[in-house]
Amino acid sequence: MGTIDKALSLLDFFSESQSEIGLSDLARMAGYDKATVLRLMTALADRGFVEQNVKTRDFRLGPALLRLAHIREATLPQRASARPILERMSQESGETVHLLLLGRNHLETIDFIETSAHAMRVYMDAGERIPLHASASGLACLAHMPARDAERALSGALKSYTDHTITDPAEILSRLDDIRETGIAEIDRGFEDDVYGMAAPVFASDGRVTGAVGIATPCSRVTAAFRQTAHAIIRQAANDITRAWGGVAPEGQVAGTAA
Amino acid sequence: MGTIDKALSLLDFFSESQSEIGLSDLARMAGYDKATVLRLMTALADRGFVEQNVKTRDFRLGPALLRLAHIREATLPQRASARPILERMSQESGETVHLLLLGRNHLETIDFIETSAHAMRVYMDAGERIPLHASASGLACLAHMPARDAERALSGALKSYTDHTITDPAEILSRLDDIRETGIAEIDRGFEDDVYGMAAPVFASDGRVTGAVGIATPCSRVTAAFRQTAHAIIRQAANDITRAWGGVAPEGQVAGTAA
DNA sequence: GTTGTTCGGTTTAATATTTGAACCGCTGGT
DNA sequence: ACCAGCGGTTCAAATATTAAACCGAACAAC
Repeated sequence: MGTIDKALSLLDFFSESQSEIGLSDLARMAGYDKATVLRLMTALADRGFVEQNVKTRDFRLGPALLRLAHIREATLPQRASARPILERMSQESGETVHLLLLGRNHLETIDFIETSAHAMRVYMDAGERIPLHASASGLACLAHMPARDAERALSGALKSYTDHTITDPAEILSRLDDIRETGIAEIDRGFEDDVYGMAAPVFASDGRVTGAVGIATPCSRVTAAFRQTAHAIIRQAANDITRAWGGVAPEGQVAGTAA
Repeated sequence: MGTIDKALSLLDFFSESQSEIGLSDLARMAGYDKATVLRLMTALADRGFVEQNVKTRDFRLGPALLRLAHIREATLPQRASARPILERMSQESGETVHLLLLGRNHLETIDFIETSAHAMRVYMDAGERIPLHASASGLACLAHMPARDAERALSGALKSYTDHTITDPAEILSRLDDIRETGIAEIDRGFEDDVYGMAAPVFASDGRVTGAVGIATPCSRVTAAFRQTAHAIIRQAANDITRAWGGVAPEGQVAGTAA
């Protein structure tokens, strides 16, 4: 594993629930020697990617991330342009909604809105990169990427997050046809217990899948009627976000027409 | 120069005016071999820090930055809590206002508001890290950090950005007493031609300077009356932001009392 | 007050990673 | 048709990184 990969992997340990981490803790979490972690974090700090609390010596994410994220959003306002659509989804569905972008082999949550309609709700912690095989958004992306890319993404050991996570590539691949046809991916407790996920793909201007938008709800609130309503909301949002981003759904695969 | 530093330095070439950069261009800009740059960018892409346009093969900043910036802001909402204060500054001053955080030896712009009162205005491109010696915000920080830290920050060759950039450390250090006394740093064309900058420091909870807030205006609009008005606006804003962030100005150094 | 544990941080011989010149096929401009 | 420059690959040589052992400090338990 390269040095850059090691260093950047350290940033993934930070989350909303764990915003400050000490040297020894981080070394344990990462599985590297303290000396190694200190050198990697010092390099990140020199460039503003992390900063160190002067008093407690704990590390936290740094201001360079704000600056670069600002540049990214200023030049490609995906989050801003999708936000009204997420707000509409949130109001219409009454559940937590989220928007993710597709990375090399994972998804990055770039925005989400927690429902305010229920006290018991699905909370998104953006700290984790989302796996493709264990999330509705991931399956939505797998279903609409070239078959070879999907197979490659499912090679290697797939992590089990709950007792319900499907980790057999053949089983996952067999579900992708149905997802393509309906335009909606659904996962029951694949990534987190008691959470039911539904998502649809968002496409780029060249017709490739670039992300997904979805709804996450406690299993107890999932009824047939709710699923039907949610499908329509998600499809509409996916189409609207694709259009807002200047994207185009690939031919023969317009999300939602099979409904 | 370490590998991590090399890789992260590549991200600094991206700006709002240059959001997509090809491999050869980036290699020239960075002064590294193309093979080196490709390897570094591939490592960054694998972690979502950059992504590569499928068609043009150009690189741009990636979604991981959005995710991590979101975590940072969710756990330490500096940008969000300062935004109303910046909006007030913008309205009261009629000029471009900006907010920066102090890194190891530079400043990161985390928010700014361009004036809408004038067609001819100072535009901030957040792409660059701001030097301490050549900016009003930088001088404001230098003036309020421990003297030893300031001297260390001014060691080494200081870059000249315009014909007016002061690069003699002794001259810069001699101006810091006055800045401490008035609470306001001012620079005339130190970083960019025709731009006059004024700024005041923002403090953290331990009394250390953590950033700065300022106004940037075309030199042609700088009058004695405007400067006086601007000083009051900046002082108020610096105090308000310090308070909003749970900070406290150090004893004997409350920004603005000397006015 | 004493003892033990764990913290952040340093050192450096051993080990691993990175580098970049030369090369390739492709593309666009002339 | 030709040429320049693109993105990308290769691998011997060069450079950087690693982590075990160690340190002083701080805190908790007794």
